[in-house]
Amino acid sequence: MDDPRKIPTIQDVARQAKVSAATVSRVLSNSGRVSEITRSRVHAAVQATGYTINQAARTLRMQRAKTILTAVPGIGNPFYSTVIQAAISVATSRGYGMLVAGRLGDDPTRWLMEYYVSNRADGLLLFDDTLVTHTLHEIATDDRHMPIIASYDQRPDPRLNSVITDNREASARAVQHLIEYGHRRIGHVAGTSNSPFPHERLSGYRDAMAAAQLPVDERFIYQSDYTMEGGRSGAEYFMSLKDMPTAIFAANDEMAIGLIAGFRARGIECPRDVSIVGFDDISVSENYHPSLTTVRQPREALGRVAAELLINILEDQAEFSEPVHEVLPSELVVRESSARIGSG
Amino acid sequence: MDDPRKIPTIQDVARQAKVSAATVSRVLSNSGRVSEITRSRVHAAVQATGYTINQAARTLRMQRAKTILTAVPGIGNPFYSTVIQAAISVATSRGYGMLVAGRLGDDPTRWLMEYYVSNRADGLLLFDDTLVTHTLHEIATDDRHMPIIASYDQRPDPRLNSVITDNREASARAVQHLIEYGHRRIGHVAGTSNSPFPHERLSGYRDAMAAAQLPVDERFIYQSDYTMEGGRSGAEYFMSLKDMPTAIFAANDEMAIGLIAGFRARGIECPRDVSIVGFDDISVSENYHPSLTTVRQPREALGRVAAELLINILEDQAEFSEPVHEVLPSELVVRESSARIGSG
DNA sequence: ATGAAAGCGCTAACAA
DNA sequence: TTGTTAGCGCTTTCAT
Repeated sequence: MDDPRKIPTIQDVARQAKVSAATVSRVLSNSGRVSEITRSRVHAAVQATGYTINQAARTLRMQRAKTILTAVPGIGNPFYSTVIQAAISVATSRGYGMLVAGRLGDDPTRWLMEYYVSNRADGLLLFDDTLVTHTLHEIATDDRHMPIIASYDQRPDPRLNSVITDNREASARAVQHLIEYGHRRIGHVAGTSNSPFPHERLSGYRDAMAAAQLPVDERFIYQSDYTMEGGRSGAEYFMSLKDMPTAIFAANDEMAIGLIAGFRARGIECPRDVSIVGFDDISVSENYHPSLTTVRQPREALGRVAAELLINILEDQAEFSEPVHEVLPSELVVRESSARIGSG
Repeated sequence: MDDPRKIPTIQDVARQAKVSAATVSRVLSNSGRVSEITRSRVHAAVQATGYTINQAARTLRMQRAKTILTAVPGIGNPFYSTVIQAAISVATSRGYGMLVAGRLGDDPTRWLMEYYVSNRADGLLLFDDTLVTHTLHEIATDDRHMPIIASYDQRPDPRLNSVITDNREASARAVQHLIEYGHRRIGHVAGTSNSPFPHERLSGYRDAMAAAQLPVDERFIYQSDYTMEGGRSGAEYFMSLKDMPTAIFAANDEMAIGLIAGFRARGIECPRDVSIVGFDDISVSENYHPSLTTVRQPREALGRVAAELLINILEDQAEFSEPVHEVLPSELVVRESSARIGSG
C-alpha cells in the first residue's frame, strides 16, 4: 500500500482526499461543478501521492489518444527538424504527445491508418511527400475520418487540409530576381515530384519566364533528386551543353551547393561565370562560399500552424467540415551567389 | 453492427470466428496452445473484419505501452535526424512506437519521468545532452526504474546504460593527423559541455598533444557553442592572437565551417594559411570548399544499437542488472581542409 | 484446447 | 455538489 514502487492511481488520490474517484476526475479535468474546499483537498492529495494520470486508461475510456502522428521525409532532412520542433512544442503545450511514424510494408495508407485505428494517434501531420499516393486521400475520406494536415512542397490534394508555403510564387520571385539581374538564359534543377502535377517550384520557374516573355529551353531543365550529389550531376549536365545558361534556379539549397561545387571542380566559378539561386535557406547557406541567394521559408511557423490547426480540428471536429488551406509567405534572401550578368 | 464506421474489436473477431475473445487473443499473441483449425478460423476472421488491436486497451491491461520516448537536441540538428531515423526503423520493426519528448517546465527529470509514470512510454532514448543534470540519474535509479539509454558526446553517468562513439579517441586521432602533417601550434574550438567533466573531444585534443609531447597553450582553446556563428567568432578570436595556430581542431563541422568562413572573410585561406579539422561529417562537409577533413561517426549504427539495446532491456529486464556501455568506432576522413604545414 | 469472468484505471450517465 | 455504477477492449487466471 505504501510501496513506493507502486504508481498511484486515481483511487489512491480519492482515498487520500476522502472523496470519490469521480470527483478527482472532475477536478483534474475541470469538468462539472466541484466545491472550492474539495477541489483544494484533491489538489493536496495529488501533491501528496505524486499522482499522474494514466494515459492508457484515459485513452481507452475516451477513445482519444491525445497523440499526434507525424510522417517525415526519410533521410536526415535538416529542413524538417525545425518544422517538427515547432510542431512538438505546440503539441506538448496543448497536452498532446508526438509520435513519429516508421515505415512498415509498402502501403502507406494502411500503416498510417493503423496508428489511428489502433487508438495510438488521433490525427496525422503529413510532411513526407513521398507518401503522396493516389490512395492517400482515402485516409481522409475513409469512413473513420482520420484528420490529416498535409504540409509539403507539392500541390496537396484539395480534399486534405493543408498548411504550405507559397512555393510557386516564391520560386517565381527567385527567377524574376535573376531576370532583373539581366539573365535571359536561365536553367532550372528540379527535384523529384511524387504527385501527378508538376512540382510547384518548376511551375514557378515557368511562370516567371512566361511573365518576362522569355522562352523556356527544355534542355535547361535538369531533373534531379534534392541531393548535393544530384546538384553535381546537374553541373556536369549543364557544362555538356554548348550554350550553358548564365543562371540557374535550383529547387533546393543542397542541389544549389552541389551545382556550385560541381562547377568549381571544372573551373566555372559562381557567381563570376554563373549565378545560382537555391531554395530553403538551410543553415549552411549563409556560410557557404559564395553565400547562397535563396528562398527562406517560415519553417517554425509551418510546424506551429500545422500543429495548431490539427489540434483545433481534433478538439472541435464539427467546426471544420470543409478542408482548410493555409498558405504561408516565403522570403527571397539575396546573397553572393547571384550577380548581375556580365559583372564577373 | 455492420456500420463501417465502427472500429472492430476483438469481440467482433471472436463472434465472426465463432470462438471466444480469449482464443482470439491467444492466436494474436502466439501464447497458449490453439488448434490449427481454430487458428486459421481466427486469422480469416481478422482478415474479414479488418481488425487492428486496440493499443490503449492492451497498454492498460499489460502495463506496457510498447512505446519508446526520445529526447533530442533542440535546434534542427541534422546530425541526429539520421540517428533517430535508424532508431525509429528498429522500433517500428519490433512493434514499438516512437514518441518525441517536448519540453514542459524546467525540470527535465520530472517531465521525462511523467511519460513513463503515465504509461505513455516504457523507456527513454536520451540523445539530448543539454538534459544531463545531476538529477538525471535519479530517473534510472528511481524506484520505478524507467530504463534509459544515454547516447551523447559527453561522458555519460556510469549508472546509465550508454551507447556512444569513441569521441575521445577519435578526437585524438584527428589531432594526431594534424601533428603528422607537421603542425605544432594547434588550436581547439570546444563545444558547450553540460556535464561536470570536460568535453570528451577536448580531452582527446589534450591526449594527442600530450602524446606528442607538445605543450598546450590555453589561449589556443576557444570555448564556443557548436554553431557556425560560433565558429566565425572563433576565427576572430584566433586572428586577434599575435601567434595564430597553424591548425585548428573544431569540435564539430558547423564550427569548422564557421571558422573557415570567418578566416576567409579576413583573407586567411584554408588550408593555405591554416588547416582545419571538424567532427561529425555532416552532409555539406564533403561539398564545402574546401572539403572538410573530419571525423565520421557511425550515426546509423548509433541509433540502431541504442534502440535495440533499449528494447532488449524492456523485453528482458532481468538479464540486464548491470548498466551496459557500448562504444562504437568513428573514422577519420581526410579531405582538403587539412594540409601539410608550409605546403600553402 | 477453449470459454467464462475478472479487472487494468479511467470518465460519464445517472442518482442522490 | 458528490457518489455509485457501468464499461471502454484487452489479457489472463481459473475452470472445464
